[in-house]
This record gives sequence, structure tokens and C-alpha cells, in this order.
Amino acid sequence: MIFDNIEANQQELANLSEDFGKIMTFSEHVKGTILHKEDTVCNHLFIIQKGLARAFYYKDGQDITAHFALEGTSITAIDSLIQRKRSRYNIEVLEDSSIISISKGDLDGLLKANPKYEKPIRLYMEQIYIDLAERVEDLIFHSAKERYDKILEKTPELIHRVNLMHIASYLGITQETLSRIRAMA
Amino acid sequence: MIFDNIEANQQELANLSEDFGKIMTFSEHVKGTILHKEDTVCNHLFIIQKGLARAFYYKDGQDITAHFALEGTSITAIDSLIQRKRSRYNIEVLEDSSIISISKGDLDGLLKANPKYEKPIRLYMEQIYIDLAERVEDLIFHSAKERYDKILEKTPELIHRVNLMHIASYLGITQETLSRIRAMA
DNA sequence: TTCATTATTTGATATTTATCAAATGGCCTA
DNA sequence: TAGGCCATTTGATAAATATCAAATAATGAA
Repeated sequence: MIFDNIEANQQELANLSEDFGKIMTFSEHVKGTILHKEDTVCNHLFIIQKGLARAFYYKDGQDITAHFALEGTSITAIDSLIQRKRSRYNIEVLEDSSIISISKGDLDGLLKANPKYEKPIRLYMEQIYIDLAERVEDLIFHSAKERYDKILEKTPELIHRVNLMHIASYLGITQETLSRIRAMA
Repeated sequence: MIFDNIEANQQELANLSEDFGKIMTFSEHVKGTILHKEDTVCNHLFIIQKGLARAFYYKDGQDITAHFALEGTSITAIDSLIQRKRSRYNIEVLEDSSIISISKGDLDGLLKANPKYEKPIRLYMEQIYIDLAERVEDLIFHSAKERYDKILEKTPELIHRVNLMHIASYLGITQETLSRIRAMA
């Protein structure tokens, strides 16, 4: 989760939880809900408490999944949230889910009032950066089958909770290829 | 550059420059110098004033370039600098270069003394994240030729300043394939 | 300049993955 | 439960890229 790797004493952690708690909104969303629509500016960071969501976009008419967010992880239209431009990403809830939202405005306000909270945000960015770097390496080095096996190993439940075509586009292959890979095992 | 996208008034900018200036070290390095060696913890962020450097690692014995840094951009063994673990990356100077170093310790000290400086670091992380996300998309969508053409368009000088094999490994293809792509144009 | 070394290109072939088409399977709902 | 819709699989073939081998070109040091 976003606050996972913060070293802090109990008091600091309590303050942090309280301050962030103030800007969190809890809500329930049914499967299929679009949390963010492409071509608009994204104003929220979403944290999945229960359920599952994905970020996707259209490329030459194809639906491409850029990211999955399982329980305890976060998701947003990161390009937009950072740069305040309209995003090309959509965010869709894939199962009935409980989701925490934090608005960009509230987050900026909190950071302005308490610059010390820049740090958890920085640590969060660092973590997602490392994850992404690993994905680049996977794409460069590993065959489609190896990439699929890696998902099987790291987040096996994803395979059963998500349509194969979403997994395929996330892996950068066609659904036919993924189907054949699956048949091999 | 790392401070590029900071909105600040003149006074703030002056303070920032002065404070960061104090922790910067300027030095010259000849072509071939290894600024950071794999399997050690990286303690510096490097900013290229003049020249060119790359981050690379070995995968099954192959030399793979992960990142290039031209003038005005920065480079480090990001995995190590963030997580304080030994890095798999090497950083090599590809031309005689003028380079600014900032040590992790000094940077942390500055951030501790002035939490407001977390922000430029955050903005920096955000920018490199967006760059990396673009690279993932390129790998998923674009053919080797398209990826090469994109480099030609964005940083054409790179082609003439760097060995083809480094470009090839950066693009995730073999040098033979890159050579053939080049012959097509 | 000449030689040795390294970088790049070219050729032949194999492997991986995409594409297009069609069949099958699962699931929802009227 | 029958029909329709969507997801998945299967088949045949094409395209992209890798691999292995060798030739050529470029580079730098003696």
C-alpha cells in the first residue's frame, strides 16, 4: 500500500493516518463502473480496499490494459494526475469493489500544509517506478510465455479474476497467442 | 533537468539553487569511466553537464543498456539509490564528460533539513516515471523499426554518438536486426 | 601506414508471434 | 431451456525477429 514503506515512530504514523484519513473518501462500486473516463483530467488517486480495477486505453481501436490494481494497491490515470492534462486512460472496476478515493486538490492541500508528507508520496512514486522498470525488462528479455508464467507466479489469482484478453493486452500479445501459451502448460 | 518543472518565485529558486549547489560536486571523466559498479550500493545521483553516459547491466552474459543520459539529464543506479540495496546496474561514461554528482547522504540531509525540497525530487520521479511508461507502451505496440524511428526523431544525435549494439539492447532487439532496420531507411 | 581489434553488415535458416478465419464453449436472459 | 452474445480455442499461414556463421568496414595503437 501507499504507506507501506514509511519508517516512522508510532506518533508520526498516527498523525499521518489521521491527516490522510481526513482526505479519504470510501465508496462502493459495482463491476463495470468507470472511475475515470479518458480525455478528461483525472482528479483522484484510488486505493482498492476490496475488489479489482484496471487502467486501459484504446490504441488503433484496440482496448489495451496498462495496469491492474488488486486489493491493497492503488491506481489512477497517472499521466493526468501528474501533469494535469487530459488522460488517455480509462479506469474500470472489474469486480464489485470497495474503493478509497483521494482527490488531487486535497492531496496538494495536505502537501502544502505539511511538506513532510511529500515523503510518502515520493516513496510511492519510487515503488511504482521500480515496478515499471521491471516490466520494461520483462518485455525486453522474456518471451510471452515467460511473462505469463511470471504473472502466474506473482499474482496467480489475477488469471482467474480477469478476462484473458485483458491479460493478453497487458502482456503485449494477442489473445490467440495467450490462449496457445495457456494450452502448453 | 531535475529542477526544470518547479514553479517557484525567484527567491525560492535562488534558495533552491544555493542549497542544492552546496551538495553538488563537479568533475570531469574520460570516456570509459565507470561511475558506478554493479553489486555495490550506489550513493550518487549524476547530472550530465556535457557528454553522455549510460546505465547497463548483464543478463545471461549480455550487456544490456537500460538508459542513456544526454546533456542536461540525470542518471543513477535508481534501484540502489532508492532501496539502498546493491545495484545490478553499471554506469559508464560514453564520452569525455563534465558531470555533477550529488551524494545520497547529502541529499537526504538536505531533505531532512528542508522537507520542502521533497517536492523537486517528487517531480523528478514523476517525470522519469512518465518516460518509462512511454517506453513500456513502445515495447508493447511498436515494431523494432518504429521504436528505432522514434529515437531518430527524438534524439537523433544519440545514433551517431553511441554504438549500435547499445542502441539495439536498449530497444530490446539484436544488433543484427537493428543493422537491417537501418539498411531499410 | 599497417595490423589487430572491434563494430557493423549480410546471408541462411529457425523460432516466435501476429493475423485472419472459423469453431467451440460459457453464460446470461427472455 | 433456447437463443444470442461474448470469450476462448484451434487451424493455417504470414510477418517479425532471433540465431548462427561469416564477411566487411571502421578504429585505434604501434
